[in-house]
Formats: sequence, C-alpha cells, structure tokens
Amino acid sequence: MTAPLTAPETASAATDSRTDDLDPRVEALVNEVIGRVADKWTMIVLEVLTEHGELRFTRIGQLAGGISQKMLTQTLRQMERDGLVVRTVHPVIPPHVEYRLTDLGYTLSEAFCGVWRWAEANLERIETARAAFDARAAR
Amino acid sequence: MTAPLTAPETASAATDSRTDDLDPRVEALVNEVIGRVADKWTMIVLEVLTEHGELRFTRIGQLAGGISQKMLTQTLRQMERDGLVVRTVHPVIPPHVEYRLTDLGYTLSEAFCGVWRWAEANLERIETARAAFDARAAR
DNA sequence: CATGACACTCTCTTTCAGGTAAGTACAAAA
DNA sequence: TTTTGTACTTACCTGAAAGAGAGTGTCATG
Repeated sequence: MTAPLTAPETASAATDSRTDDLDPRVEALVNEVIGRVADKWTMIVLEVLTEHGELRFTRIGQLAGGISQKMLTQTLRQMERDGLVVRTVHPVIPPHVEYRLTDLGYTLSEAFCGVWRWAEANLERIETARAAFDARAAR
Repeated sequence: MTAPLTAPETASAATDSRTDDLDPRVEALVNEVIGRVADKWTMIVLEVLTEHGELRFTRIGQLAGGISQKMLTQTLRQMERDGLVVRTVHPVIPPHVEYRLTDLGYTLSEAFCGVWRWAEANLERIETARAAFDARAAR
C-alpha cells in the first residue's frame, strides 16, 4: 500500500490526528469554494469587472485577454450561480447582455486583493529564491 | 473568426483598451505566481504547516488528507523553490526530513487567510445563491 | 537473510480542463 | 437575399495534470 497517505486511524479516535480543526463539512465546502473561485479566469473576470464596472459579454472577453467564448460563458455562468455577478438581459434584437458584480463579488474582489498585493510585493523575493534553488540544484 | 476574443487593436494605440493597467510583465508574473500558489495542494500544505509548525514528510501527507506521495513531493519541492518552506535533511539511517514555513511562507499564509475567511463568512450566501439559480434554471 | 522504516522516484493510465470551429436565433440593413 | 451583429451552444480533440502502484537505497533489527 503505497497510495494516498492515510492517517493511522487505528490509534486513539479521541486524540484524533486533527484532520479537522474547525468543522468537517465546512472545511470541505470552503475548499470547494476556494477551488472554484481561485480559478484563473474567475479571478481575471473579477478584476476586469472590479475595474470597469458594468460590461457586456464581448467587452469582458476583450479586456480579459485570450479567453475563448466557451470559457467566458462558463466562467460567467458559474459566477452568476455563486452570486458574484448579475446578468442583465435586454431583450432587443441583436442580443444585449450586461454583467456587473454583486456586493458579494466586490467583497471577494477585496479579499483577493490581499493575495494580489502579496504577489506583487514578493515577486522579487520569489525570483531570488528560485534562482538560488536552481543554482543549488544544478550541482 | 470565432476564437479567442481579441481586442480591436486597429483603433487608437494611444487610447489603448487598458490591457495593462500596471505593467506588462509584472502582471504576467503576478498571474503566474498566483496560479502556482493558489493551487489546491499548496494551499492545504500551507495551512497544515501554519497550524502545526515543523513537520516531516509522511506527517504532512497524513494531515493534508488524500494527497499522493507524488503530489506531496511535487508540491513541497515547488514551495521550497519559491522560498515558502525550508527543507531540513537529517542524514540518519531511515531518512528524516523536516519542513517548515519561511517568513515568506507565513506572510502568504496570512494573505490567504483573508480569502479563507471570506469563504467561511459567505458560505451560506453562496449556497443560497446557488439554490436560487438552480431553481430559476429548472424552469 | 528477510523485514521494515522513510522519503522518495518512476512509469503507466485515466481524467478533464480548455481550445478550435462551427452552428443557432433573430431582425435590420445593404 | 445575403450579410451583419450579439451572445451563446454544441461537438470534437488534445495536452497536461493527477492518481495508482511498484521500485529504490540504506541500515538496524529480529
């Protein structure tokens, strides 16, 4: 048995090995939510909408840069489902659909801002660390 | 031409469509860093090490839950390379290797804490939104 | 001499995210 | 009548990620 690295459950079930520190199912949901939200395109769309306010489909695609229609639709749908954006359809002849962040979307955007700032602030440190590591490994 | 959704570059190169707000290459790097760091296993290992301090390989695997040795090694290597963890090898007979977060690792952990907290705080809102969306879509 | 402990490493196979390209619906404009 | 614009679907395909499972090196122990 070399696989998944399981904890020795045989030992004290009381002491436990701290598999859950807060809650069993909350942690799972939090992970799932983060997993979805930490998605590349979701983050980019979030940023685009944060900076430009209400936009329509094609425009978001342009501003996001390099996203396919398929992924854009998909991302937007998920975000709508999660309550991060509102989709407003104007029933006119050439379709006209607008997207904008909800309050929830904005708060998420702010939360991510911390990570974004961290990345910006520590870019150099990371590159230095990488260079050092690679140099060490080269031997 | 149905693909990648490009911006109309034909128009004023001066006005630009705000493809870069801060920096062309910095943004790319930031994205790359976030992409790596926002990885599922990286976040989990980060959390485990934040909460338990210095740990050895197998123990991290147990605490992370469900990670394969392969992914654990890979994740840990990347984190080491990026300067997020230090790997200490004690050259004894059955190998003994310990991992702990660097200062950089801690700061990242803190930055992520914001997102984590956001997820915890808004779980219900998200679930409600999803339920509402699914109900609407069911028609 | 076989076994076990520990931290990997290697290979094989499956899964799936995401890209490409084409199609749909509808009406107004050319 | 063909084209245009807009916001999507749908079908197909591929490369990369990740999981399973076995193998490696080393020495102490039984």
